[in-house]
Amino acid sequence: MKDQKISIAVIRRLPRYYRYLNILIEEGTDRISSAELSHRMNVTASQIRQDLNHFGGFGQQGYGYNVKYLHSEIGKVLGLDKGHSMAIIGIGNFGKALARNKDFASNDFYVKSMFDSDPAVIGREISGITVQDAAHLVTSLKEDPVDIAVLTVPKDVAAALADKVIEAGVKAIWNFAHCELEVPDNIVVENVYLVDSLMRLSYNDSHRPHK
Amino acid sequence: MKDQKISIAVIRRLPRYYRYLNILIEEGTDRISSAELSHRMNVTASQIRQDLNHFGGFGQQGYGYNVKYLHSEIGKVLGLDKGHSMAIIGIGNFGKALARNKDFASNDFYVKSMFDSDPAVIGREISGITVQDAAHLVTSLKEDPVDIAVLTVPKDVAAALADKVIEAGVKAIWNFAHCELEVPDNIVVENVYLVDSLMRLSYNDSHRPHK
DNA sequence: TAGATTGTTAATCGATTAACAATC
DNA sequence: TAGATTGTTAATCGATTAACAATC
Repeated sequence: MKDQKISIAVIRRLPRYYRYLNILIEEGTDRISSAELSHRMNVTASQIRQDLNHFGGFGQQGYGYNVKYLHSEIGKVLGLDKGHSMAIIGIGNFGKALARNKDFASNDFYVKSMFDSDPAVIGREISGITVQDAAHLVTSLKEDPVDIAVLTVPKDVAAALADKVIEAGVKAIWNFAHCELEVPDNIVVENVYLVDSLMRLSYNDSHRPHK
Repeated sequence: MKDQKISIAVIRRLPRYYRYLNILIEEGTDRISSAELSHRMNVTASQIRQDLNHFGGFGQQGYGYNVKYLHSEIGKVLGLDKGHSMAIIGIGNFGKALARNKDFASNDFYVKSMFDSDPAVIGREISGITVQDAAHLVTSLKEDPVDIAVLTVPKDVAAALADKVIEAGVKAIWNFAHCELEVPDNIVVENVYLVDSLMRLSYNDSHRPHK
């Protein structure tokens, strides 16, 4: 696929549009103007039209946007029109929670395999999937590849495991370890830094108005 | 506390500075210049100096920054110099994972109470804390207040529970439900939308260079 | 003191908003 | 057709970067 140069700010807003359009579908709304949507989402109508036009003219003058069509088009832009298989690396509290989560499946992200290095965990079955020995990570992922590796491991082993999944051919990493991974150009990483999130909450809490 | 008008972009970068300074402390580095740090963090030295000067002159001309001092000052800015008590609302997979997580405690965020509405869960003990009946949420939190309410509940009940914790006097909400909460001006909310994160990963994966 | 590096002002760049012509 | 609303260009605003005087 081509056209890079779309700013990160635009991309960050896409899932939010997608979410609001989903709500509109559930409400049974067929069409919406950028003005109405902007009112609902608390952004400017200009921003909505600018954002959407990075990806194509999804609206119609005098009419607005067809909700279902726009939802589906944004879904395609986000790559949600095809399923994504995931391997969870590290079956601790978070790994388990992600494995059991139902929200991801509804967007066609499904867990295909799970790995851990703890003998007490290897062989256990979670959500119908048997946890494999992380020692066989590379060979196993080469045999049975996944789209996404989910790293839910302590930060001191995250870099080494990232290298291994890349060796096995994984191109996308969802990193929950509290460290930054160095990866080749053609590998994408999305970090979930919960501690950072908590710190922002702490900041906003201590700088809350009239405190 | 005063001085608002500090941009959200700056605040988002603070935890990252904090993290890097922590690494430098572990490495035993005493001082660092904005140029060195910028090189390490892959940002401009200008940005670092601008960001830090929003909060005070933490450096010294000709010398740079004292790593420990800067770390501690950013900690204060983030409000990490005081402990934060948390109540976890919703003891599902995620609630449990957060309750058992050790990373938060190391930054002085500790779980004080837990609530659920499922009779099978109420009364159970997790990490030494007994899960209380969510029916008593408001009275219990009024008696034994917390700084932060962690919402790990399905999205259809999140809004109602947010109202309840606000009624009980909670001022800060860490929201894991996949919906946007409407709260009064003086309440702060930090959202963790894992599905959005996964969608960004999906976007970047499908628009990966030379795919 | 001379050298280094900050704090801060000025210049640039990019993102957001406003305006309006195109068009359904 | 007339009215509405988009797609898109132009104007504004804010954030990032560069430059440099202040100073340790």
